[in-house]
Amino acid sequence: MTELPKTYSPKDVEDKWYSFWESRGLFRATVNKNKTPYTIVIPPPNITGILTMGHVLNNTIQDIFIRWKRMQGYEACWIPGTDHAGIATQNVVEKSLAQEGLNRHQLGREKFLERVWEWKREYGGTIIKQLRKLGASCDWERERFTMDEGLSNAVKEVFVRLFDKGLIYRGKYIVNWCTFHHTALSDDEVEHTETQGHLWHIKYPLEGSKEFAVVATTRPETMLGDAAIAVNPKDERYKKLIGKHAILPIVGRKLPIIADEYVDSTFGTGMVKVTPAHDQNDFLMGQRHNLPQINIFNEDGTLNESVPKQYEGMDRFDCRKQIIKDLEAQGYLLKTEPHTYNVGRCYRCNTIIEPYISDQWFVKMKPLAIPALRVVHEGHVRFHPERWTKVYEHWMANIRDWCISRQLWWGHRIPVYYAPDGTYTAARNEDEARKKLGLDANTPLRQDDDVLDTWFSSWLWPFSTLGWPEDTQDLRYFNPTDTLVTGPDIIFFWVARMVMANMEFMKGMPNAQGKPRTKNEELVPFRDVYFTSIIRDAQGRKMSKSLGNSPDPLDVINEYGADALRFTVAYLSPLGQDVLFSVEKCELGRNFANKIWNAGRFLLMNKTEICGGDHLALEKLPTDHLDLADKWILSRLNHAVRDFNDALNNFHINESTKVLYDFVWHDFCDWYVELVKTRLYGDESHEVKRIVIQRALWIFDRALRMLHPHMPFVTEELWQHLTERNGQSIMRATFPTVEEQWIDEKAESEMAFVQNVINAVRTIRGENNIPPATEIRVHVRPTAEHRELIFDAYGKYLKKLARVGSIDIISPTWVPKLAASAVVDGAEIFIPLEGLIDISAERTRLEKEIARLQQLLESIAKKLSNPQFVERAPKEVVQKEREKQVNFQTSLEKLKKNLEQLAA
RNA sequence: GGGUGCUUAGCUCAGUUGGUUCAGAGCGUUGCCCUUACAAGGCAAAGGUCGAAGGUUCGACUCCUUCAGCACCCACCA
Repeated sequence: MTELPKTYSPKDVEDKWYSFWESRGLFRATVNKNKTPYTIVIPPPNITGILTMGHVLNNTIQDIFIRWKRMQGYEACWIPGTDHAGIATQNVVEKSLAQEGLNRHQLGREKFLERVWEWKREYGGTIIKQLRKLGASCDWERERFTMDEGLSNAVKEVFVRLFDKGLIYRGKYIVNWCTFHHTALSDDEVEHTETQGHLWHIKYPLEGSKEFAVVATTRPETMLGDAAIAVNPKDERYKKLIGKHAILPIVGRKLPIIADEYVDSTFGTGMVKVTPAHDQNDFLMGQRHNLPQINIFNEDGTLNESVPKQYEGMDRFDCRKQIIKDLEAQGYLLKTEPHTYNVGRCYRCNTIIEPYISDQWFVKMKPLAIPALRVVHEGHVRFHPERWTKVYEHWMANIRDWCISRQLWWGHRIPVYYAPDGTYTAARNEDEARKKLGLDANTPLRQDDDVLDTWFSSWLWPFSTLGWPEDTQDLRYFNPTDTLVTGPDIIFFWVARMVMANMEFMKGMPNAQGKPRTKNEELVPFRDVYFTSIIRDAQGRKMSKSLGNSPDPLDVINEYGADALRFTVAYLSPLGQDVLFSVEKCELGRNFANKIWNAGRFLLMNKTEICGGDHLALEKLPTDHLDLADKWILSRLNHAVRDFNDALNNFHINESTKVLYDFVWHDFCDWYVELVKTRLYGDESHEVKRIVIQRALWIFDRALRMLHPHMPFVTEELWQHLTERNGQSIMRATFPTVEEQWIDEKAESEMAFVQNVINAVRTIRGENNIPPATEIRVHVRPTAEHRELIFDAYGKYLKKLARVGSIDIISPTWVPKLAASAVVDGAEIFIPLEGLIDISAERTRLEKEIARLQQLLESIAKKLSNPQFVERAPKEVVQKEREKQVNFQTSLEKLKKNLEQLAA
């Protein structure tokens, strides 16, 4: 075996191991009755997407869970896939068409869709390939696409069932219209941004009077579609006007003055122009009062033929300017004031949304929401952090119908068929449609032109990917899935709807036992939802393409390594907080990977040295010749395993990284390896050395296993080097379990004492600038409790770790002349080195320590002299305070004496 | 208008059931070291009293109230 390089080089190993895992089918998950399933469905990224830092975080966390559970013996199944992303994808392809001087209408629907599929084949897999670079252990054979045949069937099936149940309906409604995409959007797809605009006050002449009605508006161009003026029925000022008419300026149309509770008499003039075709609230008012809906726009936001000629064909915002000019010229504009209001914009293209009346398809949500609300309330689906439960419940309780039709071409075409006479039905195919409509086989049918909202396929993801509506073994075994890892920004779009869909469509499907599902806990799509942090840049801004502040994860992987990136983002991600990320932060992960690497390198070198080419069996812990360091590290290891599992069980990902970091770096590398050296380089027999290195390897092996879910590549590479397992992978090694017999509080406290003594000596050395090359002599006066510990075996630790030449145990009365000193758990340490010690620095140090102890003692005294405390606080707490008091007091006295000695 | 989260060392942030050797980490800073795993390293040091004001409690960074600042979500008044 060749020697490992001094620095870990991720590039040289990552691809090698990924293909090793993949080619050996180690990511595969199959129905296995002997194992408990653990399932995650990936939030399917858009096929247009490339890997972002958000994906990195999200998928790293999923992979951590999957690898951890897999090693724990679960049948861990991670289902990957992509989303067809209607608007986004159509956009991309239309843009590339535009470069050829074409648009989709010139191409026609069929040709255009061919182009999209072509594009998908060529570029659609990018993100999936990139996930491999990250180390994601998805079961790639299960990869799905939301427009796969199977998933398309599921979509149709769901649509038809909901339609037949009366939960899908068609209606002329006012919707959020994107004038760029020429499509309706659901309410959730509209983003509101606060905008500085104006409030224009316009005079509408009253019929048969010299008076005016004054209305205020932020969108004056919509007056062309006004159908009425409304006032509040309780408003005394305007009561007499109700039922009269006003004249719409410029147009000259007669507008009735109506009364409606909706009007807030305290806002503006208390009079509202009513535009039923172009305002959500006016639309509702219009329905209540039977007002005409005057649509003044074309689909692209230009003015249509229903407006006076001079405005026809104008863009809506040009028209606004012109209207204002004209109103002013004709004396109708009373005043203009600045006004801040919220403007809805398309979440894809940022175009200002126009409320617009059109024929759309809707899902009635209330009946679906009720069970979905209950199941979260009952705790069958748990959110982490928990606070999202409230957000979810609020949305569910106030749910509105879902506009599911989109005027696009790319997507699942709505499975509704129209007969020549205009009657229609939803069906899985034309034959079924004809049957349902009672038509003969030759009657031509027309399918609805619109496609479904992208989310209409994603909400089926946890079961459509497993074969639904077929009753498959996969579906029985892997659904309900276990953990969903996603961003809180799509809690409504996706998470909530998946709960509704699973509840509705898995009802009655066979469970793992083959019995029809009825219980809520077997109808949920997943049991836990982990909401990831939102990744921001170092300034706290969202990562975005336009800001150019989003690092390319592949560059980061290239520079720092996938493990470094994974570990860093996991380390930075507390539950429920945003993460400020910058590339340089990956140094943390890179340095840690390198530290692990070098620990392995050290062990490997010594293994070769001591054991030659012998293969070491690492199945069993070698328990011969255990010393304090061994007992201590075994105890620490088992604590670490427990803490790690606790952290992940509670979804505290960052906590789990800290457990790893502390154990590996601070316990194992900083202390254990150094302690082991004292034996490897000491005068132990060869046999003992062999056992010592073997045991160190065994412990390191457990550490690697624990590290593997977070850092799969470096752990695999080292594992293969160190343990010579031909063809096996650490991926499928057993995850360490807590072995209570190794938890050893005594060893931990003894080791803590040794560490404290060493630290005390090191501090003195540091403070007095004693060069490392200078060996020093140390006198120790231990307490009875630690006498043996110091005297017996552990002098060797001090010698090596604090660079001590010799250690003398001194009698209770002996006082060194000129010495630095410290007190550790009552034990006194003296370093008598005339000429080496800076006396005034040493005095300062002692005085500081004395002051610290005095402060502690003061607060303890205050407590203990408080009768309330002594009476009411638990006995153990009081007892602990008393013990501390004694300890601090004796330490204090010793230090004082030493200080005096130094002064003399 | 309703809601949520945040405010802890120079910077970025941890701190899960209230008990001062738990006020921590990483980075940065300072000093000494290329000590035969690691300078992407080792050893040590300096820096915070935990946004403000009250309250509960024997005791609060940790619970409650109010306030201030920051961020976000939902609804939306023309």
